[in-house]
Amino acid sequence: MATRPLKIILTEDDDPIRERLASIVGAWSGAELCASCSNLEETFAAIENREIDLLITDLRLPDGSGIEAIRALAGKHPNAEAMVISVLADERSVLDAIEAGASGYLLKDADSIDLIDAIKDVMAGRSPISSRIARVLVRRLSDRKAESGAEEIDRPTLTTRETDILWGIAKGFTYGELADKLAISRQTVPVHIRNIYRKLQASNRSEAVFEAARLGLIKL
Amino acid sequence: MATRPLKIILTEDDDPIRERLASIVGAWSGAELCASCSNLEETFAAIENREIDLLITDLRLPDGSGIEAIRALAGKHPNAEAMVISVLADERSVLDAIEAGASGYLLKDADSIDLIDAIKDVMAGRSPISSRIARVLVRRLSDRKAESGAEEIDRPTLTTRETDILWGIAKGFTYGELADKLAISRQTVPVHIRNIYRKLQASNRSEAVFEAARLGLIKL
DNA sequence: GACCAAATACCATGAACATGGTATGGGTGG
DNA sequence: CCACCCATACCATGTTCATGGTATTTGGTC
Repeated sequence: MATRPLKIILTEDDDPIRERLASIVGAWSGAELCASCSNLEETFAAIENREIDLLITDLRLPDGSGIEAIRALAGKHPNAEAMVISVLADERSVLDAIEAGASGYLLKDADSIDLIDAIKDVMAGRSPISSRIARVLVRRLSDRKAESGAEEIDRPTLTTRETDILWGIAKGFTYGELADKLAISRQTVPVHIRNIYRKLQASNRSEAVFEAARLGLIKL
Repeated sequence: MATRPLKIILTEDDDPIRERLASIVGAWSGAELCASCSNLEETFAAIENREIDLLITDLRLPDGSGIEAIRALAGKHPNAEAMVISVLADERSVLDAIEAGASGYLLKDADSIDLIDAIKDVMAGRSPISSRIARVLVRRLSDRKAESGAEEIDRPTLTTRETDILWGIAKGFTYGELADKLAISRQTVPVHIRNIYRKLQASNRSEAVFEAARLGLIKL
């Protein structure tokens, strides 16, 4: 990291704030401010033209969202990092920014942002995130787990043979083909299938496949 | 929050560290240190007996994981908060802690943890999280989005009638039942089914259901 | 602990019967 | 032209019933 200055793009539509951030970055010897943009258009141009290590961007811009800038950056410079500095703290903005590829997210109201520390963090593979923003991520992840854990469906247990057969009928094999593949008699196949029906409370092949898919017994 | 002191449980097996943290909390007028525990057993007892606002816990304890303490807290005091202070930064530990209900997660190696700030943060509904830990959450969320957005499959178009029929065979209806439900002739049903087979490149009911489920044409 | 019988679960088979799949026709309306 | 509808008929396939073999587990006795 200390080998060469970090090439940084800064995007922020509010002039005083942008100049303040720019002066902080400019005063640091570890960084080189490639572009200081006040809207999306300038940012796109900066992304197209230069080698970039880091994009620091606001979200609400006069001609669109900073998230689009992050997406453009990810497309053009996959190894570059992106960090958001915004007043927005709603779930939609935060999650969309993360999805687009942002690794850091600082709230503007944070008292005296330590920008250089944040830049060092994000370039070292960490994620500087304001505690209010982090709560959005935490809630999202704990909710996810909660809901996926809430589906307490007691799925019936199928024997290995039954699983083989089930996979076969999902693939559309006939009794004969199935018997061939499993090296058993053509007459044995239906017996397993019958047991499958009982366990899945189905009464024919298609219903069994449907239930199996619903219960996650076969991978689609 | 300023009305009454926060009732806090502190769990940390390393004596010097625990005493240092305890002294920090003790020196703050806004908190009351209800219990200072060095293992899981003591923590469980403290959770059972008292009113609690916040649990601050290490993860690696001599008799188990602090995550179990968090789960116990969530069961007994649903409105209480939990915060982790640990050296562990692996994905498993972090996500399990979040899932269990932790709202904050500080790395022990953080230079001079500002514990009081972190406590204020977590009790104000924010999530104080070290940047290295935050990266785990960010990666998790962006990966999720990436994989769910990657499914770009061009699924065939079914007519309304065909969709009806498809749903019917997934439910295991026979030709006759299907004809009855849709008020059409029993002989017409196979025609639609045949068209479905063509579009889905299937050759029988079960394979059609399987393909339809895989393509997301029927909701499980 | 060693032994054996009963119970259980899984796998297998053949024959009789019901259903599904396919190939023919053709007809209506947008 | 396409989506939808109806009809007849043949044959392959799926479904059910009745039955037996094998391995593992259970529980009791010596």
